[in-house]
Amino acid sequence: MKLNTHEILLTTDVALFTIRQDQLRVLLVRRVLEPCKGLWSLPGGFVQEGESLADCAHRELLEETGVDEAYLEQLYTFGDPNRDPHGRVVSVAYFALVGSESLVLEANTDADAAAWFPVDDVPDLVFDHAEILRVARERLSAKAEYSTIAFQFLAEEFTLSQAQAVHEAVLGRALDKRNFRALLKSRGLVKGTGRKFEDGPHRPAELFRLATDEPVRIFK
Amino acid sequence: MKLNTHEILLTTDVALFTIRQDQLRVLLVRRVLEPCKGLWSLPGGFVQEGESLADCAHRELLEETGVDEAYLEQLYTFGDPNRDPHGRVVSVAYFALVGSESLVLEANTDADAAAWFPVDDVPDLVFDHAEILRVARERLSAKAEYSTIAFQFLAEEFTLSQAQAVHEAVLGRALDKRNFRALLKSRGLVKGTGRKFEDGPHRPAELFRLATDEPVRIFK
DNA sequence: TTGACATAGTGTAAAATTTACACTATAGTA
DNA sequence: TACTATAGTGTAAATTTTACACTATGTCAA
Repeated sequence: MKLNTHEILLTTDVALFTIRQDQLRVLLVRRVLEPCKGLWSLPGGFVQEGESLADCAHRELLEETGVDEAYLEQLYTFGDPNRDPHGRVVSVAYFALVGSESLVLEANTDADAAAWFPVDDVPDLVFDHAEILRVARERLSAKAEYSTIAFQFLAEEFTLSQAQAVHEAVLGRALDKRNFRALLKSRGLVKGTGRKFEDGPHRPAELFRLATDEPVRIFK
Repeated sequence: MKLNTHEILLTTDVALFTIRQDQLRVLLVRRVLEPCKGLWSLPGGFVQEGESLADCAHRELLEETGVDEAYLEQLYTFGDPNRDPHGRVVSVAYFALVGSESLVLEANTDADAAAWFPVDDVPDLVFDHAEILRVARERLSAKAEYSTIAFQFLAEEFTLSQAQAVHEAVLGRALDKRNFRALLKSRGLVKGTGRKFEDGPHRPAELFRLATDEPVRIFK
């Protein structure tokens, strides 16, 4: 943990999102390292020798949150000389998306060491992490308008109502059910499996999956 | 110029674009430093202590090409451990846009040290600079579809035909004159000055300018 | 068994946007 | 004054987007 003031240190920080209770949430961790120990921050850490940036982001996610499989995308690099008052640290920020089912989370971490916060109700964050989170939200909701990125929050098979709920949470606005479905159909984004999803005392919904293998498909 | 293999070095590289002869062109420089000396590359160099990333990109542009005022936007950070065979160098890439009038260029640099290449006809580049250039082109033409970014290639006052030519060069396809103008008008992107631009034996064109001060306005 | 409940699933008309397309206007110059 | 070169202008068709409400099908309880 060298903090030699004569070199530039490189970290990755990750805004990991999920949907819980139809809310877009971000995972925050309490810092265990001394600078600002105990404060909430995005998970992240120093890039190692021989490690790619994405590998680093992935590793930090696994180590700090127990999340292994997640959609990961580079966001922006934050390099203001004063962003970290303890030294010159440049952060390559990523954002990541996981479904609400892959939530081992509490297993790999201390009880109080990590938690999902609704993106609109987040505690004070260290350094410029609030800004990183802001940019990440912006990018995520922008991409949800013209790509299949938000389907990363869903399991491989999902109902159209689940898909709509996820998009509403990401976009922060209600969508019209028929228009939403018409768009998926006209763009050929999903295909029905014959199977049904039964939950509760009502008509079961058909299960769908993405029409292609690409994790994120751009349309429009 | 330390190449200590035990630390990660940070550089910025810049894809600087302009329009010349109705072609989108990128500025390349011959490397003067030893790794790959003499090969063509994007202008760039090491981030200094106390220098922000954008400042570094701007400084490198000025030092290596003489270009002072340019629209500058962060593109992506390239950090593959093997991207530079001489050491661990992470590059925060930027792209930049200048108008064809601000071309002091040859003044500040050696004759043969820098040149504008049509983006479709570029020599072999060092490291992953070809990839950086590819991503930069992609981002630029994507943004030209839904923002006023391409107006950065024009002087403060411009004719609508000039604006159209610049967009055609960036997008790589012909545009319809009436539709192009109707769009500018319906979005309220430009406003006419009363002035005329006379060039050659034909009807003079009215000069326009962007309707707002923001360098790049997102619409759609 | 049947009715109440909860969610799934479906179509159409109006409005807005995008596209395709061709002629007149105005300057310089021979 | 007529030829040339570019500037400038409108409309109809096609497409896309939006707004909107009822029927279908399952569970459960009376």
